[in-house]
Order: sequence, then structure tokens, then C-alpha cells
Amino acid sequence: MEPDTRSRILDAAEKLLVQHGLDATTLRMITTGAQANLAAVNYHFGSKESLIEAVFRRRLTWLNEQRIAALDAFEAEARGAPLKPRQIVEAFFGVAIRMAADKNGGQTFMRLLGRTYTEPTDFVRTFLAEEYAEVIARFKAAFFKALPDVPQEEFLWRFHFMMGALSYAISGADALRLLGPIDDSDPDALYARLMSFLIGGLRAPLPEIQAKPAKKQRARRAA
Amino acid sequence: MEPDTRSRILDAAEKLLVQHGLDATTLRMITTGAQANLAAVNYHFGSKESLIEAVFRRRLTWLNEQRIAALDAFEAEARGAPLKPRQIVEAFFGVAIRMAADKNGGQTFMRLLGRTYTEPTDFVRTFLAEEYAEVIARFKAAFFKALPDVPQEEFLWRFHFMMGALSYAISGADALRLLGPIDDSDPDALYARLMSFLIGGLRAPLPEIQAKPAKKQRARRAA
DNA sequence: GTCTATAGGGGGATAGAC
DNA sequence: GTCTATCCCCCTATAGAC
Repeated sequence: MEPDTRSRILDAAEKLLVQHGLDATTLRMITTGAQANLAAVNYHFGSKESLIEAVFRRRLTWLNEQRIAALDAFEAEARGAPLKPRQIVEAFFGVAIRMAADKNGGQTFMRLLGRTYTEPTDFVRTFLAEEYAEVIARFKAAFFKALPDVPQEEFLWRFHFMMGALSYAISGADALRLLGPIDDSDPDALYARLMSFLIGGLRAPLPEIQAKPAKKQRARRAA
Repeated sequence: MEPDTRSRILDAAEKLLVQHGLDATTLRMITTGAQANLAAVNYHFGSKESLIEAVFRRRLTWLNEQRIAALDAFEAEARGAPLKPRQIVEAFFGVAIRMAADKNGGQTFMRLLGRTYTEPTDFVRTFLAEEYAEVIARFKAAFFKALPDVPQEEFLWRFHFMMGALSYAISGADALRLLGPIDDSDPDALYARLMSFLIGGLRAPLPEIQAKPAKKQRARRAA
């Protein structure tokens, strides 16, 4: 069905990684699923780690380009004025949710990605940081401009919480069933629900934080 | 330092599981860390899976008892009237955040738990479902009563999103650093930030969901 | 490019002495 | 209860034929 072995391996790996996790997925499972030989992985990718990296990069690069394109479009339209928070949320999270609804690969990939932010594996975090660097910088700038009344540190935490909600929205279907029977078959509904939740959280009244004595610096010397 | 081998194994396992993940943590690492013999795990727990289950049960049972106790206290005070959403959020998420701030074990455990909801491993999901059954039932009921204007399905999704935000708040410190340098050393500040975000999301205006043709039923026959 | 065969290491589990 | 020694399995990676 697929043209070349390389693509078949990537597709099979993507499916299996989301089902079993990074460690529990073996090269044997992957090559069997791809109807390829065991040695093909090392021939095409060099190692299991490089294969996993390729699985992520293939779609993640595209996803973040889409995010930036969406942001570009809104900014062109605004002609230098700050965007509405809703537009920025849409450009970042909306694009992700829509990719997660795409049955042609995007869906399984996004489930994989969703659970990987918190994955403890080092090499994954390393290349994720690379892949995200540009898009994070762009969106931070846009948000800071759109929300001048929200302290930047507060905003970063909210962004982080929003990523958590996105992650669960996409890949937490199993955790969701803890809560009881629920219909997760409608991507448009999920999109609408997530957007209003995120914007509600983003625009919530600011918490009162007690200023802390700066004991942070004291321990620093030891390192 | 610890009294018995069994407890030392549990402590060592907890630390290593959060560092390396479930699969990558080996019994040899655990027994070395616990200064115990390799065979001790099988003697005390029977298998690696049973050990992992014991690690979770040890603290999760207690956490959910605390949540229910907090809810009980609010409900006793309210004398049959619906609680404020803020109180219910406090009882469920506040207790978790406070446990996550406890250096004596709670902290590493909560990080482990946070990344486990989305873990693809089957046996973990099975006993998590057991452990959560009662607390979920209690909190769903309290929320439904407190938010009669929010459709139950919409609320379940919001609860799910809130769990995602909590999970990232606790265990996503690494993902957080993608966003730039940020201070996560103050648990009280984290608590305040998360609470206002969650309540903002929970109380957000309801999204407009297009009613979908009930095509869900059609596919059911095949199964 | 794709295969077979195998090296080389590490895993979980267990038998049996103490 | 705790130990040592070991079984047996499956892993990743690679050498070398085709």
C-alpha cells in the first residue's frame, strides 16, 4: 500500500508508539507491522532513537508551521494592533485540535505527542525543545502584547496549564473514561469545548500571590 | 534508615519510576537503590507489576480519602445546600496540589501520578479506575448539584481538562521549561495560580455545540 | 536496498541454600 | 526473610550474503 519501506516503518512506528509507549515498543513489532525486515530500521534510521525522532519531526515540523502561518494571518489582518487573545489561542490550540481530528495520521500522532510532553525520556525532550523554539517565541510575544495586564510569569503558567488541558483533550480518552461514559467522537464539539475552557482560564481574575522572601538565590551557590 | 526492606523497596521504586518511567525502571535498579537483594521484590510483591501497583496504592488511597474528607467537611458546613464550585475545586485539586508540595514522598509520588493518567499501560489503568471510583462519583454528584446550569456532558469535559491542567502543574516541570526560565519553587503561588485558572475555565461561557446527526449508533452494530 | 543469522547484553523470574 | 546462582527470554545492533 505504501510506496517505500521507510514510510511504512514511520507509519507503523507511529501507531505502535502511541499504543505501547516508547520503551515497550520494540523494533521487531515495528518491522513486523511495516512488513519490513528487522534490519531495515537500522539501515534507514541508524537506531531506534533516531527512528523515534523521525516519527516526531515528520509531523511536528508541519504542525508548528501551520501554527505560525495561522498567527501570521491574524497579525497581517490586525496591522500592528494587538490580537485578541481568542485569536492567538485559536492559532496555537485550534490548529492542534484540528490536526488531532484528522484521521490520516494526524490523529494517532497527536495522541502520541500529547503524552510525550511529560515523558521522562531525555533525548525526546531535547529535540522537542528544538522543534518548539520558534513557535514558542512567536506565541509568547503575541500573547504578551495582547495581554499587557497579565504579568508575564502568570501568563507562562497559564500557557502551561493550557497545554495540559490540550494534552488531555487529545490523548486522555482513556483517563476520560474514569469519569463515566462520554462521547468523544465529535471533533467540532471538542474544539468548541476546549476553546471556551481555555479562554475562560486564560482570562480568569489574577490570583493573589504572596511575595516570597528571595530564598531562591541562597541555594544557587552550591551548584 | 528505613525499618524494613519492603518500605525501602517502595521508596526506591517511587523515586526511580518517576525518573525513568515504568518500563525503563528495572528491578535491579530498584533493589540496588533500596539496598536489598534482587529476589526481595519477588518475595515481597510477587512481580514487578504488583510492586508498581503497591507503589500507587500506598499513597493514592490516602489522597482520595483526603479529598473525600475535604468534601465531607464542606458539605457538613453547607447543610444540604449546593457547595460553591470553588469549594469543590479546592477539595479535589487543592488537596492534590498540597500533597505535591510535600517533600516527604508526596512530591515525587504526585509527579509520578500526573504522568500516569495518560500512560498506555493497561494494568495501571485498571487499578487506577478502581482507586478512583468512589471519589469520582462523589465529586461528580457535588459538581452537578453546584452547577445545575452546566450540561453534565460539558462538565465532564471540563473536569477532564482540569485534570490535564493539574497534571501539568504537578509533573510538567520539564515541559514548562520549553516556555523559558520560570520559577516553580513556590507551592503556594502554584496553588493560587492553578485555582484561579481552573475556576476560570470551569465557569467559562458555554460553547455552542452543533447538534450532530446521531451517526454514532450506526457503527455500533458491527461490534 | 533488503535479507538471514547472530553477537552481546539485560531483562524478569525462580530454585534452593542459609 | 534474605541470599546466590542461574534459567530463559527478548532486546538492539551489526556483519555479511544476495
